[in-house]
Amino acid sequence: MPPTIKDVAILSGCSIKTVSRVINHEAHVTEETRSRVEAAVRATGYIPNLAARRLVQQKSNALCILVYPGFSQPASALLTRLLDLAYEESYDVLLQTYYPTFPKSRRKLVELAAGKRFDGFVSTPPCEADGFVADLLATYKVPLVQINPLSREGSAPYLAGDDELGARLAVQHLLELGHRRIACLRGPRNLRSSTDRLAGYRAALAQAGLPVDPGLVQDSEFTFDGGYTAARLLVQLADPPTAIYAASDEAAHGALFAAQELGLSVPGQLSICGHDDLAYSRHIWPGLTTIHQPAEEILEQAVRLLIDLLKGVSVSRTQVILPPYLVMRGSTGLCGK
Amino acid sequence: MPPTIKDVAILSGCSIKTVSRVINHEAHVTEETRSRVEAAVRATGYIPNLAARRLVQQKSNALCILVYPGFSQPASALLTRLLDLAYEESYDVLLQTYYPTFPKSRRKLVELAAGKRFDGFVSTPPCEADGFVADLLATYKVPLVQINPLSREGSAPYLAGDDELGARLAVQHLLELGHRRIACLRGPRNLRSSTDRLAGYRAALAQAGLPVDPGLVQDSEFTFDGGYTAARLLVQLADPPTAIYAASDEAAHGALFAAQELGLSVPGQLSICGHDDLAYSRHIWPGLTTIHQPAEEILEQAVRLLIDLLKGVSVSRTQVILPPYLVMRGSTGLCGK
DNA sequence: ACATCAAATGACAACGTTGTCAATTGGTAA
DNA sequence: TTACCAATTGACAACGTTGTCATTTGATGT
Repeated sequence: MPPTIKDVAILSGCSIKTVSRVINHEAHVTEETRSRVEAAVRATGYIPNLAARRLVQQKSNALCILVYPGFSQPASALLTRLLDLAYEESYDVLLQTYYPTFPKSRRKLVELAAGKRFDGFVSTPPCEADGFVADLLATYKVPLVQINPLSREGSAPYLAGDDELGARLAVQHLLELGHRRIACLRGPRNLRSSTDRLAGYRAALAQAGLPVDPGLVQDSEFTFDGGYTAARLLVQLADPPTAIYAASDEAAHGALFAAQELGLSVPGQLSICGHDDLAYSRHIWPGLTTIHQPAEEILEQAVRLLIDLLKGVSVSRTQVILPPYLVMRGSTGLCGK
Repeated sequence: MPPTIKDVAILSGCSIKTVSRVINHEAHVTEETRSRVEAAVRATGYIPNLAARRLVQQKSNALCILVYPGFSQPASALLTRLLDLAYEESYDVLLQTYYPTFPKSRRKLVELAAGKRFDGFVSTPPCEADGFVADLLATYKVPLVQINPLSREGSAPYLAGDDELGARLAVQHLLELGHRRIACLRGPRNLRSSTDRLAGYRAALAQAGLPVDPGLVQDSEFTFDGGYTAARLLVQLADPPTAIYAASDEAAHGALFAAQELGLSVPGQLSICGHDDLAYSRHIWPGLTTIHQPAEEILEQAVRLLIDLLKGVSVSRTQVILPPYLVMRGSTGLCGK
């Protein structure tokens, strides 16, 4: 049996309440008592029981992160950073899968919330906090910070990248290299980031006085296979594009694979620019030119914001949009034609 | 205030103990009482408080996963699967960073164990359960299942891939393609999987009656940069290898990048074979021939094993080694010379 | 009608902590 | 010396649940 606060109290010759005060660094304890208790804590090897503490305090010192079945590799890489931040602030991290259409999954989430199992909540893409989750958190008064939320309506705190600006930077880069026929691999129509990026593509062309050729805008998923399929269609057009802006790095990788498979030299015959700057985009050949989303910074600020909210610190801004920037690598070059 | 078991008891007109029995599906409750209680549960929207339950039961229904600072992208991809499995069995997953040399980090772990915050433990690479952790878990009688542990001594349960066999398959494949000068990018010397893979490389050569040229065995980390640097050295030798077996996919990616940067055609002038079969190894061009480690199967069996141990189910085998297999893609081909 | 027994139910303690508030202590000012 | 006050300390309840054990209930056998 592990030692309890009572054992420490007996050994140090004072009440359990005094021991509690020492442990929690409260005031009103003489230096002499404090050191006696601390000695007893060391002697017994006492560690507070978190379940008991949680029961009486009605909070858990844990953050919950929603994870969808389609939890992507890029998103999971962010976890490391998030864990470190939570660790620094002494919060635990509870990872929870969520299947929106599955009653058992919803019930589980309700159980966790009702059981005060976490006291802060982060949703990361593609793990959107839907209406059900938002309501649940509101009911139990659990603060929520969203990362790249689908909707920016309302006053819910969020952090996001500037998708429209990022796309504009990408297309401007291609324009500066002399490209005029620039295709776009757009993402799913129901994603906000996807439509914003498409808007940026259009804005950059408009700014350069170029029309948008609908035949050069291809629907595709934010996946390798989506980019692969769409790129094969594009390069086999009668008047193919000389450059492709893919609205996600994963799709860009697919496009790059397709081009190489067909024997097209990149960037000699076709330039490809992505968006996201995944960790391994610099590892493929030729290195992928892309738009760096400040993912780590977003995440860091998100966790800090959440913790401030939990601590009741007043925060000036709860809705933050961070700027992306262009990373030039080998996959884009001067227009050959 | 959320409803408690007491509210349900009052509404249903019976004692809290009877409500408890209904909730936990215990025997000794008449059908009539049961349905009356269930109605009251629905009416109040009652959800058991997990902290209270945990306090009295002295267990948490959570699994803890150790995460090192160097938590790699490949490892994090496994999390999805692990979460799903835990979810199916109604276990929570607690992610915990661990900095072995950092006293605060150790203390935190002790706190979690002492606070009964988890009742099962999984270590995944590169998150080795070191002596400190193993002792801690033994003290608190928390079952531990290791994945690809550094040491296979003792009776601690583990699941692992057969590294030596995998490396042999890779090198045999290269031999069959006619290669005779086959280099090896070995991994860190302190990793078991690394030395096992080197042994497999040697065994395959020996079996073919070929000597091991020490100049062709390069030290490198299990990283992109490690593979990149080592490969550049190898191809600039007076008598360069015609094929490279990299003991990790990440290193293989680095080697592939180096080759393409130097204008060597792969597999025309140089064949490259990796080991691990990371998710994106099929996304780089040309697709990376590699050894598939049955990572998902290992993880699945590991979690099942742990849950069986927790439930007290008797398990036949607690130390399992699963076989890898070769995946042929575009990065290996017939020897040109 | 009575004794016996199993099933159903409930009263109460326990889990380990913190919050509330009263009691004690020691020192200072009148 | 006395009164007062602040600092220190501790007794006890509370958090919401489950385990233990005694009690009640109802049926069965004599």
